[in-house]
This record gives sequence, structure tokens and C-alpha cells, in this order.
Amino acid sequence: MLTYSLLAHKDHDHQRCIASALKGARVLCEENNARLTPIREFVFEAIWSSHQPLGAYEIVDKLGLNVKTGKRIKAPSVYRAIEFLTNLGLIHRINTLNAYIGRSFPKKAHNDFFLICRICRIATECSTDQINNIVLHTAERTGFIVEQKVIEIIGLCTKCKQEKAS
Amino acid sequence: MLTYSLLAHKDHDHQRCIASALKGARVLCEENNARLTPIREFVFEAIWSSHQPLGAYEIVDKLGLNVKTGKRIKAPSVYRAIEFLTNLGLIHRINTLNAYIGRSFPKKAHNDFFLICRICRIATECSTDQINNIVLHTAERTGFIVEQKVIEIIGLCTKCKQEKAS
DNA sequence: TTTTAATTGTTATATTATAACATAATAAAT
DNA sequence: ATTTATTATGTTATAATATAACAATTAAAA
Repeated sequence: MLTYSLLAHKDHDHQRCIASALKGARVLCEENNARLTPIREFVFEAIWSSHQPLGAYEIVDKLGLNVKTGKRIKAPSVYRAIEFLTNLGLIHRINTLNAYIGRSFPKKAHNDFFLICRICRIATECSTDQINNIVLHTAERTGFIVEQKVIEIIGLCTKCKQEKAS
Repeated sequence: MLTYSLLAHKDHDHQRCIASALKGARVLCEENNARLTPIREFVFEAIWSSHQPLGAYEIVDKLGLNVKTGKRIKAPSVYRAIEFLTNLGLIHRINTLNAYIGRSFPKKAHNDFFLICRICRIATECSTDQINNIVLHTAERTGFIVEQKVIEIIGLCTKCKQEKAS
């Protein structure tokens, strides 16, 4: 079966995406005895503010000033939050873009890959056992043990394809 | 059919790899009216000096001083050579490592993916239509047009797997 | 509480990559 | 052959991404 974030490219109430993701994150953290601190939550929300992957320094900018102290949250803090969220599978690093994107199905294993539109930069997460199996099988034929997969497909999404045509 | 660089992980006469790659590069440049200048050739040889991907600044170090002027060849020159070689398909950027590796079959389309050992860092290039087709087919089901694929598999090669076991 | 562990702040710096403009070398046109 | 255009390289500076190291603070456990 193929699952993917259907609505990323469509007009939709994105506040619901954010709310849903945040709710999921809270549950996952609860389950793992992990603390979703304010900074981590801010970073998570910043990343989820769109379906486009966000660079670490874009997150820094987006966060602006710390609510309490009025000071800017700096790169190391953001990178720490990114590491925390990545370890829980809540976000994912898009290597091709040096940027970070929220994961729609954080509980699922990382059998996923990303379709990244080179125009609108929207990245959708896909999950299918087929690719996973083929990769595993092919690698094994060479005696290689697969531990981690980076599959990033760059191209044109339906919307941008249509807009380009017209 | 699956093709991949069989001997990368084995003891072998690597000078032959380099010589063969260089010969191929010369032919390809000839065919494309592209100039394999000394710097480009140096960079190509540096990258081919092993089956481990090499970072841009590792290449800078490896090149050392310019033969003629005695001056160090600097980052922009190396990056330009990298761009040139990449465009011809002679080398490939491993996104996961920010590093560059020689391509064994430069003439083939980029239907390839890389198996990268996290211990010895050796990266082998694999090519199989199966993965290519599945990716294309899966992406198309979501209405996405594939233009470029980044598939990097991280894990353990046969050799390191065995050494770890013993 | 007091001690430990986890998180964040802060400064500095490493690493990777490119912009901008000057110079030089090569190829093409006259 | 000499001028002109093109391509390649040199050079300096800096942008963009990421982390090291250590201090201060906050939360959790004993």
C-alpha cells in the first residue's frame, strides 16, 4: 500500500495539520518519557508551519525572540531541538535541501521517501513497502546490510506541472 | 539486471581503477568537446584515489600545491572542477556525506544508487532498473514527475560485517 | 532538601559552498 | 597572425550550515 500526505499540495486548513501534528508529538513524547519543552515545541511548530522543508537558520529567524528573556534563540539550541525531534521520528532531514520537514506518520518506521517539488519546494512523505523491499533485496544481493535509507525524489508536483503547462 | 562495482571492498590493484576511470573520462570529454584541463584531471584523480567519497576540502588538501605556480589550488577552483565533472556524469555527490565519488559507469543514465558503509565509508554504485521503475511508478501514482533521484543506502558492507562479527 | 541529570545559554569556530571580480589561457573570427 | 570572444582559473571575501566547549539554569530523583 502507498500512503502519502494527500493534501500538502491542495488548499487546506493548515492550522489543522499543525494542531494534529502537535497533538501526535505530545502523545509520542509522553509514550517515550521525552520532554517536549517550549523550545522544542516552537521548533516543531516552525517546521510544521508549512509543507516546505525549513532550514535551521530559517527556523532561528522564524522563532524570533524567546518569550521569557526577549533574547534570540540561537543556532545550537535549534540544532539540539532538531536532534531531539529527529530521534523521535517527529521530523526528518531532507539532505538534498539541508532542511527539515515534519513527518506525517511519526510512529511508522522510516520506510518512507520524499517527493520534493523543485518549484514549490513542497515535500511529501510517501511510504510503501515495495520500494523498501526492493532496496533491501537488491542490497542484500551484494552482501550489504541496510541500516538507513535516504530516498529523495526531486521533480514536479501535479500542481506545478499543471501551472507550468498553462 | 544489477550492476555494481564488485571489487571496491576487495583487495585490488587500485591503480588500474584510476587508470581505467581516467581513460574513460578522456574519451567522454572528447565526445562532448569538453576540456579535461590539468586541474579537472587532478580533482578527478583525487576523487578516484579511493572508493571512499572525498569532501571538497579533502580534495583541496590532497591536491596540495599547483605544479606550475607552487600555490595551493583553492576551494572555488575545486568546486568548479567538481561541477564540471558532475555535469558530465563522471563523479557523483553523496549528499549524506557532503562528499564526491567517481562514477564507475559514467555513460549510463543516473538510474543508480549508492551503498555506503558506515564503517569503512566505501561507497559502491549500483544500477538496477527495478528500483528505478518502482520509484517512477510510485511517484506517478501521486501525479509527481520524477526528474532526479537521490538514493543513498547506509549500512554495513560484507567485509565490515564480517570483521565486526569476529 | 540536596544531589543528579537534563536542558538551555553563550561564545567561538569548524565545515561546506558560493559570489564577485580580476587575470590568464584557449579557441574562433577576421 | 592578430584581434576578439570565450572559457577557465586566481583571488578575496563571505554566505550558509553545523558543532564544540563550557557555563548557567531548570527539572527530576534520591
